[in-house]
Amino acid sequence: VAQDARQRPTLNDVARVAGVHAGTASRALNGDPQGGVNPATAERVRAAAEQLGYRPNQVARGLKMNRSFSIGVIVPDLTNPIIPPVVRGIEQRLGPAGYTVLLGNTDHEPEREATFVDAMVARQVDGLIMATARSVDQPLAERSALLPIVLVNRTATSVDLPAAVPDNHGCVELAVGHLAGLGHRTIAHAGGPSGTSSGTERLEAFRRTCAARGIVVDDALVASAERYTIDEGRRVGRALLAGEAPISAIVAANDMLALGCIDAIRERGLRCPQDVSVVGINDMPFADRFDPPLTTVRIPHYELGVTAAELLLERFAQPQADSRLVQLSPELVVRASSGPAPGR
Amino acid sequence: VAQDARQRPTLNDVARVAGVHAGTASRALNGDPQGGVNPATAERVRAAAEQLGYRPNQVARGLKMNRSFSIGVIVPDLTNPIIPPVVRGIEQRLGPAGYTVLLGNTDHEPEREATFVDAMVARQVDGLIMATARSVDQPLAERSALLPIVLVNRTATSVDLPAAVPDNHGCVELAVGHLAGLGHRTIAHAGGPSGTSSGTERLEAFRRTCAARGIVVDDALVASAERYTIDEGRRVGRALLAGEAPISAIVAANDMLALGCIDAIRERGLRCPQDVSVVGINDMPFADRFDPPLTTVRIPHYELGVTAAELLLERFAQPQADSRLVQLSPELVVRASSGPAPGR
DNA sequence: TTGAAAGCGCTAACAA
DNA sequence: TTGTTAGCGCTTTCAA
Repeated sequence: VAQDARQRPTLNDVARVAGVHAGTASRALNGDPQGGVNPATAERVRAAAEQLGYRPNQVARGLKMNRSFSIGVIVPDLTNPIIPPVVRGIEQRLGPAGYTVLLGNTDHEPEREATFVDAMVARQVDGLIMATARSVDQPLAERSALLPIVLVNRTATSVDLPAAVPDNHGCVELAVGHLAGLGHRTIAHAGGPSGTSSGTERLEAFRRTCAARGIVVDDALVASAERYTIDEGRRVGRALLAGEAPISAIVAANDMLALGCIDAIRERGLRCPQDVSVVGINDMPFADRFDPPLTTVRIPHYELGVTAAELLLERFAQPQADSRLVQLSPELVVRASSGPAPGR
Repeated sequence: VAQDARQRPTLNDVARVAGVHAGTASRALNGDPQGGVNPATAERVRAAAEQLGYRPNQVARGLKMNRSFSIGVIVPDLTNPIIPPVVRGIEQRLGPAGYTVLLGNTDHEPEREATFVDAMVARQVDGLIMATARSVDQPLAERSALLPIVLVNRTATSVDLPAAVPDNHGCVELAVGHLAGLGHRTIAHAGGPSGTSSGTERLEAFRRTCAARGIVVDDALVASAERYTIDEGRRVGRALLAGEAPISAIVAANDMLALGCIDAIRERGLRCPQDVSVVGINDMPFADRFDPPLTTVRIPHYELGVTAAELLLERFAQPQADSRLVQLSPELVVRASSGPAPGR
């Protein structure tokens, strides 16, 4: 693989033009915390740098300082619309702090994930933010010995890492509360993958919340998807609707599953929300333009990203501090996929 | 900013364990093209590397080889749903070739763009793929003197760079052809930003295509948005609908604008598609779930990314070759936002 | 076939 | 205050 050999000015070039030594130039440009640099000299160096269009080689810098000023972000699926806001939040917080973000997309494949982590570690990223955690994630434990890792959106129970996640219990409470307020008494749950913290926590929250409100949840009213896709939502929705007891509402573990449930409802010749209400979780982009506009629980994805970035920065500052778990509050967004229980 | 000081094994460690010199270890691990390495020695080195869990430090490697094995991708807006597929395509093609992608999100701000390019150049990226080109893009010309740059999705006229773009003329032809076939004779165009190649090319294609079919396009039938947003689509849609001549169809320069146009149509108490048909361009994710499901022209975004990556690889191999412009073919996707012209 | 040595561009002691 | 020197981890001549 040949390469353009365009030469960019080095610190040495700057030093030569300014008539000083490279070490001095380095100090002048970086504002050495120790001894000072003669203001006149510093000015001369800055002028030379300016004139040559000097940009420090961060690679060399990183090699020397054992830092790369970049951090890796690993996501399960960039085309999942809730992910970009997270990435943006991370970037927005880390950019001003001097870091560039490297992005890796795993397509949900643990193997690709491993490849990316390797590639990033090889590039000496200063830290990793991962949105791909599985509940039991052994490799994660080993990796966290290699470099600081922060989790976002999901957590892992197998290892204690800082994490920024939604308040899953709060999400479900909001959804169930909304439906209960509308008179629904037979509420089903289209659960998320059992291997994810969101899946298991939301399911557990569903049971607890219903119990607290005196709503019975028998086993036929709960089914879990294997992935957060519309197709899986449709499959789970069909299963729920096929049960003995007629259900009047479904709380889906996320918006994609909710969309699939709506498909399943229509397949049976029922209407949403007149016959069956559906509430999702996420408030994904365009949720307001679907047919029907989706009632859902908004999760602040951008803030999730910002918070994860902050947790990583905290880690850098205090590597030994305890892992913090930050739970962000959700918000109910009522649209048209939910309505009064039939017969009310 | 303190830092964990976890030590990872170096090539020297591997060499020591294998009982050879670092240079030899390097040759063994990389399969030196020149002289060979004793197979037994090579095996010993590989075993040592394996045992220590050695991962080459790409930073040091890059410093020496003057390459970083990473390429930068700069996008205008990650939350625009057509962008992730492009990024994924790039990544999918470049990953196996040994490159990691660094992602930068500019939020459409030229200033942030400049910051990112600087950051990436400083990190010695081997090349840049930019989805942010403006038609007249002076900074781009200067930057392309610094490192190989490939454009994706949009082109710039002010500088001759390899680019992977949709066939904009084909897109419009498909849209207009579809509407003409449905009997529409008064077709308006909700154009894209005049500063983008997609905006100007699609507008020009609209005029040409209509002319070729004997459809008159007076000035009241064309209006341009300033950004590709739903809001701008609504604004432009209102302007179009407020004209003297009643229009029966709108070709929008992209799906977001199409969505805004549909809003504008409804605001006036009209129905889509019964009163006014709308055709978008892109076939963005979830276009099939909008209300009404959107008729649109599909652009292969993933392939756009793959192609851009390939163009960059070509550049690496032959830095002096002429800039290639690759235009990818669109495809009409008929859904429910278009129908027969009223009165037919 | 392997070892020795130089050096990529930078920073950080240490001297002067 | 500035110059000198060493070295981050790696590849790559050049000798042996």
